[in-house]
Amino acid sequence: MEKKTSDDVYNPATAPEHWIRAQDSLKTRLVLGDDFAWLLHDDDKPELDATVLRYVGGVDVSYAKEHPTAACGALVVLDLTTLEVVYEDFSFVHLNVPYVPGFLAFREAPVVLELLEKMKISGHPCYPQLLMVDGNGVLHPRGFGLASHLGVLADLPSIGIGKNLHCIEGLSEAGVRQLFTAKAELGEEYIALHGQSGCILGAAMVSAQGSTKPIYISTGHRISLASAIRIVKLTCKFRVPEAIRQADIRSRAFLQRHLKLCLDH
DNA sequence: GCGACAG
DNA sequence: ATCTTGTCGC
Repeated sequence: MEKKTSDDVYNPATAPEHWIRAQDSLKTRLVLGDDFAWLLHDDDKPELDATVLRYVGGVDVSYAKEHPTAACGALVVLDLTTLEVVYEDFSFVHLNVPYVPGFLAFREAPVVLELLEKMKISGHPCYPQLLMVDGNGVLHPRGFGLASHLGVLADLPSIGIGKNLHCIEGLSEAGVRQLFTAKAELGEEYIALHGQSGCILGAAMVSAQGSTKPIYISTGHRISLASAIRIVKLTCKFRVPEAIRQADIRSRAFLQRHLKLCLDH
C-alpha cells in the first residue's frame, strides 16, 4: 500500500515556515551563470567536436475545474533544429497540496521530477539538455521559484517563463509597460527587470509579432539571463516558447482523455 | 487596514 | 490554473 510521507500531508499551519526553510536550503545549491557543456547553434564554434544544444525539455501541469485534486503532469522534449516534439510523457495524479503564491514548486515539482527520473533511468537518447518551465526562476519573493527548484533537484540547466508578472520588489505591469514604450524606439525587444536593490531579476520580452503582452524570463539554474533570452528567442513560434506551449496543450488533452475514460469505467 | 498574489 | 465559440484581422 502507499505510504504517506510528510510531503503528502498538507498542514496549513506549518507548511509556510517548512517550505521557506526548504527553499532556503535548496537555494544554497543554485548556480546563476552558464554551466553547461553544449553550445548554441549560432555560436562561433572553433571546437568542432563540441556538442550543440539539441534536446530542449518543456514541462507543465494541467488541472480540471470539476476535479479539484486531479492533475496531469507533462514532459515533452523538442528537437531544437525543427521545434518538433520528439518525446512526450504524462502522469495523472491527485494532488493534496494547494497552490500558494510563492510556493508553486511544492504543488507541481514532484510529478515533473517523477517524469524526468523515469525518462533518465530508461536511458532515452533524447533526455533534455535544458529544461523550460511554466513558472518563474529567480524572479520570486525569495529568489527561488519553480524553475530554480526543478533545475536544482534535476541538476539541469533551467529557464523560468512567467505568462504573468509576479509583482515583487516594486515591479508592476504598469511599470513594465512604461519601460517598453520608452525603449520601443530603440528597437529593444526586451527590457531588464531591476529589483529595488538594483539587481536584475529577469527580463520582460514581447516574443510574438501580434502580441503586446510580454512574457517574463528568468534564470532557473545553471544559465545566465543572457543565454536564457537567446534560447527563448530560438524557441518562440508564438508568444509562449514552443516547449512549454506543447507541454501545456498536450497535458490538457491528456487530462481530458483520462477523465473521459474514467467515466466509461 | 486593504489589495495583490507565478500556476 | 480551470471553460470555450465564434469571430476579427492579416
